[in-house]
Amino acid sequence: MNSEALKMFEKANFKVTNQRKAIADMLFSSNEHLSADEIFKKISSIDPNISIATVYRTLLLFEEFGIVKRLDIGEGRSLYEAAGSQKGHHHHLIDIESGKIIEFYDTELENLKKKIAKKLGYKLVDHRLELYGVKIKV
Amino acid sequence: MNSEALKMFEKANFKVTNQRKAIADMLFSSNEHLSADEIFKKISSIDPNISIATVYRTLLLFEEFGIVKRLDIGEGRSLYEAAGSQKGHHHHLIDIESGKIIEFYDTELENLKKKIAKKLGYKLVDHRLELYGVKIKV
DNA sequence: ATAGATGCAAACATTTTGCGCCGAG
DNA sequence: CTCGGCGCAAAATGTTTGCATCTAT
Repeated sequence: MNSEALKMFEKANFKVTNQRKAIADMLFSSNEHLSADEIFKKISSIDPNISIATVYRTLLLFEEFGIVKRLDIGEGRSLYEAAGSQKGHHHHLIDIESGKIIEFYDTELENLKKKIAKKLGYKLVDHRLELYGVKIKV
Repeated sequence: MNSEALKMFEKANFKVTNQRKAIADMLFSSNEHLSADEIFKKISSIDPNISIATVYRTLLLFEEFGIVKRLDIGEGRSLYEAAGSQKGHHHHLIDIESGKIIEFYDTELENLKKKIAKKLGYKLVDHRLELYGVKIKV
């Protein structure tokens, strides 16, 4: 587990178990968005005794802790990514042909969202935006 | 069932069953976003024999047919709304205190989405946007 | 008459939970 | 030593499907 997350953990009196280490390592060393099941399967090949329940419990804990970010991709499925401080707020563009997820951030979009909410009489608390596209042939 | 949808149906050789009429009526007469289960429960009080399977099959059919629009609200849940021709493309702002869903459309946003996709080398095929907010006190 | 639609129950996929055992602190 | 965390299996949730029967056309 990266030292930053480890420090946070210890400070909050969480036990640093091998399972938690493995899950955190997996997320922090990967640039991909992983499903609970993918994480489970990958860790299983190292530690065949890990349970999918532990993966879910840990991901939930990590999410509440702000260590991990959950991306609800619809149809009841979620992907997870490390929410390292180096990586700020962003959105996802999903390549519907390859399934590849491209991250992006757009200031104009951020401002526009707030503006729209305000116009409707609301203060923006959260939001969800995903674009689905096909690569433009060059 | 409203006559427009009925016409489309007949033209495509779909059987206009009582179940389909009931589901279409429910959606076309409601301004709300309904879940499959809500539709099922409401129709059950009139026709206690309807099956949830029929509701799902019909909603899927209606969706493919463009009669109904599915709103994936995350965590594996979906809501449905009539996609009458009078009601164009729009997004949803969800009031996290009351659960109320406010529909909106914003030209600037539509253009911006396309622009972002293009900048990333993609042609926008679909997208999902939801805002979550709290009412501004007046 | 007949293809397509239905109800039922079982299957699904993903996630959550109850419980007794285990191991990090 | 002592809770908190674990694995396991069962449950929960929302949705889909196989199959025998029924019905709109």
